[in-house]
Amino acid sequence: MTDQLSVTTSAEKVPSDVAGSSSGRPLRADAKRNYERLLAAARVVFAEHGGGASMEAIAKQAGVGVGTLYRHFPKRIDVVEAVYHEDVDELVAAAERFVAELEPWPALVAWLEAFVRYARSKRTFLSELHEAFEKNPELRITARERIEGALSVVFDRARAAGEVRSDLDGIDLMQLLGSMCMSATLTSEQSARLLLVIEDGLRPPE
Amino acid sequence: MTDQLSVTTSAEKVPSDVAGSSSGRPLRADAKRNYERLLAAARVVFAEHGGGASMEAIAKQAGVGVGTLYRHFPKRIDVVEAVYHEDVDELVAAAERFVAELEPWPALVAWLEAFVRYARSKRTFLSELHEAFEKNPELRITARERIEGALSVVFDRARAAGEVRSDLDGIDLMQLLGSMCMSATLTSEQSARLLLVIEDGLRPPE
Amino acid sequence: MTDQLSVTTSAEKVPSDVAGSSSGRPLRADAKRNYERLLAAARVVFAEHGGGASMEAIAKQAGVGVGTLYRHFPKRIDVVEAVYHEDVDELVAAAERFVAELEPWPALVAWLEAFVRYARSKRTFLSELHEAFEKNPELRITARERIEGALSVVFDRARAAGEVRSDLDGIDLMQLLGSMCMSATLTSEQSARLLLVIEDGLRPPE
Amino acid sequence: MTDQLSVTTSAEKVPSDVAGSSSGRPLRADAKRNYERLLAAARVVFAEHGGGASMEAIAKQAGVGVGTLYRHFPKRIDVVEAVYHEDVDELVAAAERFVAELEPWPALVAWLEAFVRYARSKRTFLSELHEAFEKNPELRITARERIEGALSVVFDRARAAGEVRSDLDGIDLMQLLGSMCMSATLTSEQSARLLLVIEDGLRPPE
DNA sequence: TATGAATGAGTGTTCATTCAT
DNA sequence: TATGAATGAACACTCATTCAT
Repeated sequence: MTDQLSVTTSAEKVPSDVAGSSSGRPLRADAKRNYERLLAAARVVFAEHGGGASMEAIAKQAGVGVGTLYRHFPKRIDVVEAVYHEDVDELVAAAERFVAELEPWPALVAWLEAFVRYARSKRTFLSELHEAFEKNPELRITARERIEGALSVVFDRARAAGEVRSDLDGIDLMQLLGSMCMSATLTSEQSARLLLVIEDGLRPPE
Repeated sequence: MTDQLSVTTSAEKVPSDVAGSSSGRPLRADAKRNYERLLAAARVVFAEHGGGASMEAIAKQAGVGVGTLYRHFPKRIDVVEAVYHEDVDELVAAAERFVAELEPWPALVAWLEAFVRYARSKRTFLSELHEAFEKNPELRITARERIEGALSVVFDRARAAGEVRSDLDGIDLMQLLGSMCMSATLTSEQSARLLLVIEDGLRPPE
Repeated sequence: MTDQLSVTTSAEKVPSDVAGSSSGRPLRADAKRNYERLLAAARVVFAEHGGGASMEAIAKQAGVGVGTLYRHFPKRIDVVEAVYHEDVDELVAAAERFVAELEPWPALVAWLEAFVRYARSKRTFLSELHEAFEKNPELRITARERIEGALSVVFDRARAAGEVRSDLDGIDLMQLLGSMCMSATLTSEQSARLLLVIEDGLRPPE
Repeated sequence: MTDQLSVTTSAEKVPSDVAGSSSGRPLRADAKRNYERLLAAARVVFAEHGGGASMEAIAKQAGVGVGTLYRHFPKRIDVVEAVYHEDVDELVAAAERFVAELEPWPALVAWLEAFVRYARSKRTFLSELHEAFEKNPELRITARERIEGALSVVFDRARAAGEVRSDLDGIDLMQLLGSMCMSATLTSEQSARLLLVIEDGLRPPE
């Protein structure tokens, strides 16, 4: 079931040049570093000031000029899209990792926690994401497919191992969790508590 | 059961009878009319252009100058807060109304539908609301209490009448519904369909 | 021939409210003042820094904030268009004035001088005007018609009075003059001198 | 008559043989090729996007990095100046060529056509050229002298051959033509037609 | 030496907020 | 008191120019 994992990490989205070590051009070492630094900065700034944060703020947080930000992300929306894309990547990669390293049930629990983090991050720039989805509807679809793929890996594995009640659909679970996190009134502690409840509810009747 | 309703309508929120010089309150009528017109306009504009809509747009939609808008709402955030407050009012008033006019189960169904409308409206200006909550944490708490109060009226009544399975908590239900509506990917039709499913699920086992 | 003048001054283009003296609203006294001040400022700034001058510079020259500039001219191109429009107005008004006040030949001479001023001003923001023409082709056509109308008034009058050689077309003359002024290498003195030559050439063979 | 040509081609403008270390000039070839490629690119880009085109666009069109562009032209204005200079060169060279290869009248006609091309190109970056003239007034003067030199070669030759009316000054003709092309309202077809008319007008009275 | 990534001042434009009318 | 004109800080985005590689 693990080998079902065809999911890819978005590492390739980064203007690659990954290989270069000794031979030709070490060229874009800093460019790549900046790309990643910018994404991290965007995440920080979005978390702090909401999805409406200014490009200037993101650039400053990354310690670069706006121009650099714009070189990597020609339009504001491209930043949103990239952050979201990376979030999804991380979620997918987490599934791979947990399946490889953990037993079925702990892997599922760990991934659900990762999913809650993802969903809460999404809430931060909900309206911006909305806009991105409108301009690029494929994004929404691809993201959903990838996440559902990741989910099915950890969820089906746990169910096959008899760790999850058999009358439960993974997608429904995710829908529930995801929307739960969207609530504007939900604090971080609350979501942790709710997650525990849900996890309990997943176990098969003894 | 109706008398359990301690909830108040936000009418009092209108800058109340301060000025009234000598006679009755002929000026007051204008002011109140404007206040309501402005809120209605804000609602329309928010729905149309998102929570980031401009004050100018709201004033124009209301058919008044910005100055008038600012007389009633000194800061932009006050508009958001007032719209939200009124949404909550409406939800509370709806509970009163449905309880007075309908049988327990239909009343609950009608109210859940109202709640979905409320939640979907909230999604429109989620980030603005977030800001409002930060500036005025009481708002969040009060709103939650009032809504939970309204819910308990219709929900407990239905449960007492044996129309709802007894192993269900109203708050949980609301949390579920509310967050469901936040989903960035949820269309209006989808939410209607989901609501039907949920309603079915509420019935006590035959 | 004078009564042929159906030409209008663009005064009406200004958000009028001209009449208001005592009765209703003196309201836009300052608004109108600003509109005119802004146009004058734009003319000054364009002359000084070329047609590419910044909106900020224009606003500062007018002694107002950018916002005010944008209230009157929502887009940069609107400034260009308005300046040009006013230039044309002035040219047309000059024709009326000279015909009313001067003898046929002096009127023609005076108008040709005005025309040279107009053409030289046009040179300042040639490419901006190009853009304006592309977005609003009517502008070019209307302007040409109005100018040709003005020309025909002064020119035909002079010709009818026997002050101009009869084998000459007014339009050709204007085309010549106009394009002459476009030359990037033409100084103000040169154009004055050339104008004299041309004026001589206009006289009928003795 | 050809030997009257003291005009020089701007080839010398290329950063001349300074570096040359020991052998011939194999490095030089590259540099010169780049220089010319850049100018050609600038011409293309200016024609396409107007005189305000970006350095980046020019470099890309030339197939080099901006750095290389800046090696040859330290400032943006240097590109404008160089393009203009080369235009003038071409005009001068054309005079030489036509005089060497064609009969007096066809040579004049051919050169006038070249001149119209030159003038129309100039219109593209009029304001940039203005700036260049201000920073380097000599440019304007030199250019005029060189062009007038070229003109006199073809024009005087044609007049001496009795192919052109003797009461006509070459400079005036050029001024007329040149400014004609500046008109913002003049299309390419119009200018071609007008040129034909002018050519007819040049012939001596039969 | 060629490249193109980084820079940051500058541009057009918007909009919450203030204030003269 | 209602109006909407004025304000200016802020924003997204561009581009000439510099500089590390």
